[in-house]
Amino acid sequence: MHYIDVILPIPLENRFTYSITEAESGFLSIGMRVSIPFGKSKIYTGIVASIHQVKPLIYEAKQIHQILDETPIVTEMQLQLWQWIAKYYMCTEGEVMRAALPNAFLLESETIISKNNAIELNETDLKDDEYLIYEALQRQSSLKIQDIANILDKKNVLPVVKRLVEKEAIILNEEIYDKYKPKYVRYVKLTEDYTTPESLNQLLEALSSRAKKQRDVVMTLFSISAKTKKPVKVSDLVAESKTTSATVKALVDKGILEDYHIQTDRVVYDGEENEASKALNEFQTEALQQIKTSFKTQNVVLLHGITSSGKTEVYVKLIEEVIAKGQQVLYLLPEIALTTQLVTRLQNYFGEQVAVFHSKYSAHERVEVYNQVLNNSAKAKIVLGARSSIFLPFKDLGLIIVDEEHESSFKQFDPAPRYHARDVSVVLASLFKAKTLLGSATPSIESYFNAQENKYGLVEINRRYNNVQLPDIELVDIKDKQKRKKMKGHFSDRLIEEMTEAIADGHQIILFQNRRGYSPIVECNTCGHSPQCPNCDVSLTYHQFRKQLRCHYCGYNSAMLIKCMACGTPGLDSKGFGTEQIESEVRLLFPTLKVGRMDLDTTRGKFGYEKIITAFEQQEIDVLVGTQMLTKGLDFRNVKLVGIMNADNMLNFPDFRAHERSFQLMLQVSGRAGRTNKQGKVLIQTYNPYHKILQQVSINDYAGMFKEQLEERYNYKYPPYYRLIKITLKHRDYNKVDMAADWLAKSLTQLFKHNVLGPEFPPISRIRNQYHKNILIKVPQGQPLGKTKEAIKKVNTSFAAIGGFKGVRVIINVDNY
DNA sequence: AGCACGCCGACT
DNA sequence: GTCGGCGTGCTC
Repeated sequence: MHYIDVILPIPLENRFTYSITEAESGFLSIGMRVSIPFGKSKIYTGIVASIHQVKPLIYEAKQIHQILDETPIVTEMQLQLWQWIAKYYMCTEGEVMRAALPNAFLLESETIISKNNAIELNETDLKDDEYLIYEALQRQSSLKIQDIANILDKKNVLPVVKRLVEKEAIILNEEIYDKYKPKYVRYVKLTEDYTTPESLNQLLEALSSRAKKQRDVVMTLFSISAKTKKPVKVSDLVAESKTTSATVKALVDKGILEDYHIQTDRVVYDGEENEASKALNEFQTEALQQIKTSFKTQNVVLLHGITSSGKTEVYVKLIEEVIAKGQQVLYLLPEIALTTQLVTRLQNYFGEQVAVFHSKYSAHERVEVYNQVLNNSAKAKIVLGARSSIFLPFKDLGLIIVDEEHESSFKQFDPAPRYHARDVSVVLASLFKAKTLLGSATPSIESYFNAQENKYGLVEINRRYNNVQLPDIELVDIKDKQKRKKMKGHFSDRLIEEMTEAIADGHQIILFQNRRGYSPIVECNTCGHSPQCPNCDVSLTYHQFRKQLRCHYCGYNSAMLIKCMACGTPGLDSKGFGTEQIESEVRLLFPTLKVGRMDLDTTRGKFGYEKIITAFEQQEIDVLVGTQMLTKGLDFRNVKLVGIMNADNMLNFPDFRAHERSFQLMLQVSGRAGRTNKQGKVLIQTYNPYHKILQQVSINDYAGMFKEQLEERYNYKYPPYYRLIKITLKHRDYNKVDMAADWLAKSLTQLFKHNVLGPEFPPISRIRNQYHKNILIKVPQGQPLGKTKEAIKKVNTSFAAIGGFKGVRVIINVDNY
């Protein structure tokens, strides 16, 4: 007997064993998809992880349902990576599988209900709701569960369906359908009969007397195929000959033309021929040389190049060398940076060898890129993608570039696997014996530390491209300005002066405020009451644009209040400010300027970012107000001034990384100023200009920041000296989470002593009606990570067995960067 | 995660 | 008295 172990896309620890026939065992190989029955009625897609002949001892293995692939769609390398991720990030292989495969690969069954024609049924035996369904089936051949729910207008319809099955009125089928449908394009050609010149002449003559239009179409078909020497698309033919598809159809019906379909890719690059990559300047050349030298002894190199130093050109040279060897390159970027200029830039160099992969792509588009990578196709030699592209089925990977390496968005937070794409990249590259290049203007403390410790190579570029000067950064003390009445709204006199000057010179301005909406708190003037979210433990943010109060955690919203809910007095005040308020203040201060806003609210929709970015590039917008979105890899030529409206709220954020993050954020935004010839200007408004981070930002002192932060990390036992594992417990019932967390923390403390912090309610203890409580485990350098995780798992298992804590969700987040 | 089986309140 | 709520336990 033959068996296979499959991985299923569900959060269960085990692989599942199914039996297969002799014939199937000859056909199947590791990495293929199979559909398998699971539980009483479900059919799932599983990945074959091993094939063997070991009969399971304690249960009877079920037969598989179907083989879904002819060749593996998952490589053995991927399976290894999945296993590593599951182990390292403490989740199941199934969860990794779910994240790794395009959704269209994961077929699930759907119950299809149809009438049982074999049985003559007495309709009076049926109850009202049963009859409704039975009657609907007289008219329609089949129904889905959802349809039935609609007919009966209730959500739990399974009992009714069950009764009907018992009465043999209906039959159930599990239907699986392929979600991926290849896209076909229709082409036409002349039929065989008219391939000789004589027959063709006869045809044209015949047509010119009776059907002029059709003759034109045939003539056009000639001219197009003569010009392009390629198959002719129906759509092109119709457009070119200025007819309708009806004329073409008539010709097809007559047997003169023949149509056929060719499968095409949805994602096509239709740009110009490749342009040669730019020559590097001396600093870039030097850096490139150093990287190559470093790669001889190191697998990972950190490229620390200040903003606008031209890191991309260096990457391009490296990529050229790797693809010349026929190998694949993975270029990772934060999601937002992907929607913009960089993609175009790389496509200009590498043309259709570049494939892009990110979450805004449709399921179909993702399958196509996945398959191209799997086939090591020439169309996907370079994959430009967001964090999830580490899951693509690379065949021969030569290099991974992680650009903007410090970005926290490389860490996935919510569904498991909670992986960090940068760290997984290093593992992925090592599986291929490939190299990893991390790039950033403001490297993360971890990576820079690794470079200092000689775990990574380190290469630095300290000059901006074309020798443009770094922007001049000025700190503005708004406490002092307020005292002297030099503030207009949230604008200091200095900021207004600089804005006036920049505009006078025809330059553009970016204003940065790390908070969206109009104001984060609304407060009653009389009683001090402020409206709270009913589902979360936060104040509602006022959004002026929609005249709404909104919760940024659960999406709850209500109309803006006219009077206080508690005391009924009109007159509500707002505290704090967000991008909307800045936008409207700019309008008041500079009525002639065109103001744009870029935050989550204005960039919804597929082309949200592009619209705003293009408008700003085309200089249709003078002042762009935005949140951190502005920092990611945007390159605006004409920006002279950047204003950071308030540096304090990010500095005071309760997180050990707040200072590092603020430094990175401010330097990145500053980098948007003066990217060509003229020196840019950055104004940072703060209540505390003597804050050391602000001082370091103002003189671009990365080394100083690094040294100081590292010391703090050492003193307070944080990464890179200690590893962190954060455990979050969630439940609707406050007391239940409280007790559960206490129990878990106590058990963990027995193992890890003082390295367990908490349990502690986070600053926002309730989100979407779920109470949260956190436990933080610090793992010192000498302590083996694998053992630690095993111990945590064990504790977690005993925890799950306690009846009183049923329903409490435990979320484990490894390397909570 | 689903989904079935099983035990207690609001309706015919 | 049933219908249907969701609390527990299993899935090769």
